[in-house]
Amino acid sequence: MATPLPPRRRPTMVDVAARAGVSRALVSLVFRDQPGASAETRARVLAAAEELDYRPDSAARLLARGRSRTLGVLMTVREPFEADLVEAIYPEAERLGYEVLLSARTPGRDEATAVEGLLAHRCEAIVLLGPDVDDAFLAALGARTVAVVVGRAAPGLDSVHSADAEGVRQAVDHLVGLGHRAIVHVDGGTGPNAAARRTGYLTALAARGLGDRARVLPGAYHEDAGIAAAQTLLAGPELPTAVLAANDRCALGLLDSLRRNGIDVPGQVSVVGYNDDRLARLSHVDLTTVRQDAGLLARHAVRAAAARLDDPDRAPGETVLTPELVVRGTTAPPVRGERR
Amino acid sequence: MATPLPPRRRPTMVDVAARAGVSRALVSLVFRDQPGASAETRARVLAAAEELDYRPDSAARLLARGRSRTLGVLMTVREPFEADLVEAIYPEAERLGYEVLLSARTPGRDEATAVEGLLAHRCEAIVLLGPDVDDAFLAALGARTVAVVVGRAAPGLDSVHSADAEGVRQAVDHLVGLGHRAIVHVDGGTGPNAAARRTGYLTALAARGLGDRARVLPGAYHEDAGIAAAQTLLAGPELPTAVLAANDRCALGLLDSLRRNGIDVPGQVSVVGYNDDRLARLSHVDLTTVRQDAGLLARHAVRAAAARLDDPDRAPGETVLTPELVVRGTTAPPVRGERR
DNA sequence: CGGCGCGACTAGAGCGCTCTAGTTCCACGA
DNA sequence: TCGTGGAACTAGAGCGCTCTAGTCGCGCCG
Repeated sequence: MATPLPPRRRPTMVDVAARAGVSRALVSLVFRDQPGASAETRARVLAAAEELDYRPDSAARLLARGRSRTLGVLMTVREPFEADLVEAIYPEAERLGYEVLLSARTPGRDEATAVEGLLAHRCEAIVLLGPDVDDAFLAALGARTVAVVVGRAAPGLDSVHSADAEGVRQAVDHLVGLGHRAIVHVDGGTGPNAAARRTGYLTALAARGLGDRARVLPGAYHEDAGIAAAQTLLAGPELPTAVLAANDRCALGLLDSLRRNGIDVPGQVSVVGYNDDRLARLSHVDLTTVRQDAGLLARHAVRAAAARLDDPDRAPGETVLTPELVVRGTTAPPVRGERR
Repeated sequence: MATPLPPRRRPTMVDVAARAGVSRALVSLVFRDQPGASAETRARVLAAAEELDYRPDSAARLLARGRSRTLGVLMTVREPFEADLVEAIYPEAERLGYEVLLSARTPGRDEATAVEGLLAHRCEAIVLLGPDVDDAFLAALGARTVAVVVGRAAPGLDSVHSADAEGVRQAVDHLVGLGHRAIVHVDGGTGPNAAARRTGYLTALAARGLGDRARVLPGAYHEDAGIAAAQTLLAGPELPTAVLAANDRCALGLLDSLRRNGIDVPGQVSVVGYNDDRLARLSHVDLTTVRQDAGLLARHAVRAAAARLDDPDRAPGETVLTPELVVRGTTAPPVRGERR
């Protein structure tokens, strides 16, 4: 139907070889930066390639060498924290000599489809961002290829995530230190890590002798959950003086909803998020939050994948990074000595 | 160094063929859904493939057939509007029988690098999202491959974008219709389309006899520009009653900054964005904005790429879609008959 | 009963690379 | 004078597919 090849054929190694007056193999050497070509030949080959606007075809290259040296990254397009991760994956992958292929999970395209696409392109390992994938799927994937999960624990696979309970503890300690006693947690519902954060919250409160003041509001990892939680709080008899949200997006919804209803943050209510994504850092948001260092997570993930690829027998490991509270503008001491 | 092949070799067509007791070619037929295999053979092949967990290697496939049927998409990871576009590109590409490869431009990875990656993977066409690419680059790219630009005009290339002047006109008309006279425009600076929107604003005001009331504040396509603009306005002698922001992100910064300073939106100041990205639609933002239909833009872009690929001699075309004002909660009539 | 067309299937030549195993050529030392 | 070793380069066999040009058998027609 259509012309099988574009009018001006893409140049190949043969063309370059012919133009430079050498063999195909030599061109290959030059392009792989291997020893075995004299400086002037090398220059001649490069010049010829330049003139022809030649660039190696990675499909062929991939086919010919055993390894593709390609990492597949499964992501969503909406999550700011994942964007931070992606940005950090590229340089680390490059450093280790890997290419990166991105595949997005969208409402109409599930993780299985996205992963098939990556695997068909011979990705040697898959890095799964954002923990919204189910366990069975992960297990199956892990059996088929090298997979690294970022953002949550994944039994049997390599995973890189941060210590949620510790992060939450820091947040709680910060709030308690400021004088807060009525600290509500809007949780992540059934979302991944939500249980860990919830438990962390309860434990931290108990440790501060505030176990009986614990109050968990059902939530989720997105803005709407924050909004809903704000409605619940506003409808209640008395506002807490501080709220610990499931993540930054949830905190954002909460923040906006509170302010819209005339509540001063942090004057009347302090708000703490979780993740420290780009949005939280924006000057107009200026959210106090628990930082999960995206760069560090990404680097560890890429390294885990590479290490696993170099040594397939390596036992899968869980890397747990310590999160760190970042105090910004949404937390302050409570208004005044609260009643009771 | 490392084992060149993973312990359990990935199965190939030969394995499937052997197991099904047919030739390699027949397996190929079956997997390409071509006629020439009987129903039972087809079933047998599929069963064998299933048992072996075989899946075709797209590198080899790509190499063997002339065309890769792959579309490369150049994106950023941060722009919500681009996320909307990506989500819409997948289904349309699939419908037309194309695979999609994503490549991100990040602070540390310029568009040239991102595009090289895509091209090396034999993408037949590149769809460039977000117009943040320079003209010279586009021209060079257009000469090398099929390229479609989404979001702005690109002389000499296929492009799909919306009529900015028209969108701005609708916004202005809406505001004027509500009774606003003091309408400020925070522009997109030197950003793409900024000039068109600026001119559209001036023209629309003039058409309403408000030419002398025009006021353009220098801005950009991100939140910080909105914040800065808010500061400028707040520092001024009198607030305008309405602000037309360069895009939604800018509007968001503006919105937040105004509200933080105790300004009621839309009570005291109305705010209008541009794009209607996912963020604008969030219930806590509820921004009146000019919708660029991401789905439509994406579909047109993919179709343009496909059409171009089917007929390389097709002249590059500019598709201009009509944007549409979406009235939400950030616009209202001005407080009261303003002075003068 | 020979030929023909057709459905089912196969052989084998690429696609553009990589990589192993050479081959050439040229010092250089004994 | 003849190895000998190393640098520079080449031949050719794949990698896992696709696709063209078959072959084979079978029912059917004249």
